Amino acid sequence: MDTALLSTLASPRRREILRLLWTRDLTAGEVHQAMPDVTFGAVSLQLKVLLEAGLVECQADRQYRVYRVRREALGPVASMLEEMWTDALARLRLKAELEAARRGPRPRRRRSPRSRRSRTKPEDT
Amino acid sequence: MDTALLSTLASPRRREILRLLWTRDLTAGEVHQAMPDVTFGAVSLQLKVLLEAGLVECQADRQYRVYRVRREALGPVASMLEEMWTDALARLRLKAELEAARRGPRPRRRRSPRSRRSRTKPEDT
DNA sequence: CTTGTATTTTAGTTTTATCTAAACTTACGG
DNA sequence: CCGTAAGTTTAGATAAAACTAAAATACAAG
Repeated sequence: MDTALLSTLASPRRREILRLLWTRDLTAGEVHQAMPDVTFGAVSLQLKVLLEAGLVECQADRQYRVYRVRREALGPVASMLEEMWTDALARLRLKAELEAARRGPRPRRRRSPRSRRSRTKPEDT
Repeated sequence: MDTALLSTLASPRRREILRLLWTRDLTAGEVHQAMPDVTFGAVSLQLKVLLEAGLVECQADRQYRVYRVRREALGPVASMLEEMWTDALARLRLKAELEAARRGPRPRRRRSPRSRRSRTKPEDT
């Protein structure tokens, strides 16, 4: 639980990378493909920072390098990040819902009184 | 558990302030007195950042403003900070001990076999 | 050996954070 | 009202971080 942990996690870019690596291991190139707004070089530099902070590890496979999150290095912050991410998702969903409600006020039980619970929305991820 | 939390905690200066406020509430001036290497203005700015991140709160009392840590806003990070601080203290103590041992290799039971435990060091904090 | 793909590294630029000095605000004490 | 003490705010300087473009490295395939 080093003092460098917090400053490493301070960068949104690095958190984005961490989030990408959260569920599956990825090569540097795959990480980059998921963030097209920056250079490959920039991604590589951030991966290096994460590596030096011990938050990820890297294993060479032929010409590729596969990066993996080291959750044990994150300690209590791991669950915090997960919460942050799911909360952000939830907020996005809520916002979209409100938007939709505002655009089209959703015809209320016209047509016919049959079929009560057909109005529940399917959850999108 | 906001997204600004981590970047707010990334600054050593802000962590220093947080540490000062950890055990007792202090006025802005008292915080500043404890860190004479920076301007009062600088301290005030950092207090503002902490305030806006919700990590401290401030209550006006006459011409003073008393700042207080909001631990509940820190979530799991609170204990992490405490660990960081106590660990750092422990490392300091250990280092001082080793230094002392290196400087004076501590005469081994010469003179006379009387009075065994007079060589123990007082712990400094 | 040459070419191509995947990645890192370097040098330089832009962006952001932190700090200082000085101006400003507010409350208290004559 | 004036002076002073506590604090904030602003404008500008300096330092640190992030990014880009280009060069360098590594490895695979022909």
